[in-house]
Amino acid sequence: MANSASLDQIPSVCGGGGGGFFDTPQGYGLDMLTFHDYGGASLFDMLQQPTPPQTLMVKSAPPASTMVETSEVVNTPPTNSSSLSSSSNEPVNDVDQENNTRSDDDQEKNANKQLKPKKKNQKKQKGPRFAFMTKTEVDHLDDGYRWRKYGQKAVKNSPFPRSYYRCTSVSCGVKKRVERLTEDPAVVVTTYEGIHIHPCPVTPRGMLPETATYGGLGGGSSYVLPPFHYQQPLRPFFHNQTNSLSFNNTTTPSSYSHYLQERQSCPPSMSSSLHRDQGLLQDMVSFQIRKEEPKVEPS
DNA sequence: CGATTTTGACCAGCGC
DNA sequence: GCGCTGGTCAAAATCG
Repeated sequence: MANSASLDQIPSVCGGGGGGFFDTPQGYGLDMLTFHDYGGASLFDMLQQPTPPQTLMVKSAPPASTMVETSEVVNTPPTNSSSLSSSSNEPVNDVDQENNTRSDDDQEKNANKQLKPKKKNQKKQKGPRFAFMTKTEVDHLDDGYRWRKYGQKAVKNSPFPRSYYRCTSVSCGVKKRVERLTEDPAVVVTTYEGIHIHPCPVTPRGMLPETATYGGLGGGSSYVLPPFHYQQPLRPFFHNQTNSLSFNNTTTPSSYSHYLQERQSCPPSMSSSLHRDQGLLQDMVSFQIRKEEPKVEPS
């Protein structure tokens, strides 16, 4: 964890983030990606900041392979419940499936240690993915959970390696990937995959239990901070490539609308960060410009 | 000494 | 079928 950012290590506040639906730079099919200027707030803070009501979207065509993976995940009809205890909740099922495959795999490993058995269906059972783009010097952002790095891989067309982390909590199969943009090394893309099924062990603000109410940015009202907002199941959301930037409310996933509604009911102190988010559209545009660039040349 | 990171190897999926 | 690539494993190294 030598390269992890805690709140205290972050320079002064200079912005929040914008919300939108994207594919990640490498083109994973994502449920949602938001961009944040990691100027002063911890990732923990950013997770609480309201996303602008106007959903900023960059239309693009994700690669087929990742589209398939994500589609398989989200094809499960989203339920109206965001409860983690719901047996019909797709993310929970997904986590359970992953855990089951993991236990089975562990047994196999004990039996044939030399064969290094792999999870055959693993790629088809990924949880909802949720990515943050953050401008930060550090690679591994402190989000309140404890992560264990289990791999690092050089990715094609990028000079920066991609790091793989797994939640250290037993039975929690949440993973995250961290990589830097080739075009803007200051931008780190953190992709979360799966749902935490346990309370947040710590918060950057100082060991608050995750279920406790948490004073927002203004310190006024408080509200319960969910482990991650992406606990709300997100519907698939794909577009043809038009290289255009557009506002679109009509195609906002219903669950995401609900998410926005909840956000809009945040205390007034949150409104300021909402404006801050909108003020960061320039950053979003730069990302869009990047998306307009022709897809990476074959190497 | 336990937890975490590093890193090379292995495996699966996909395109050609 | 083969090669490329992404994702994961696991032993060794490192850290606190």
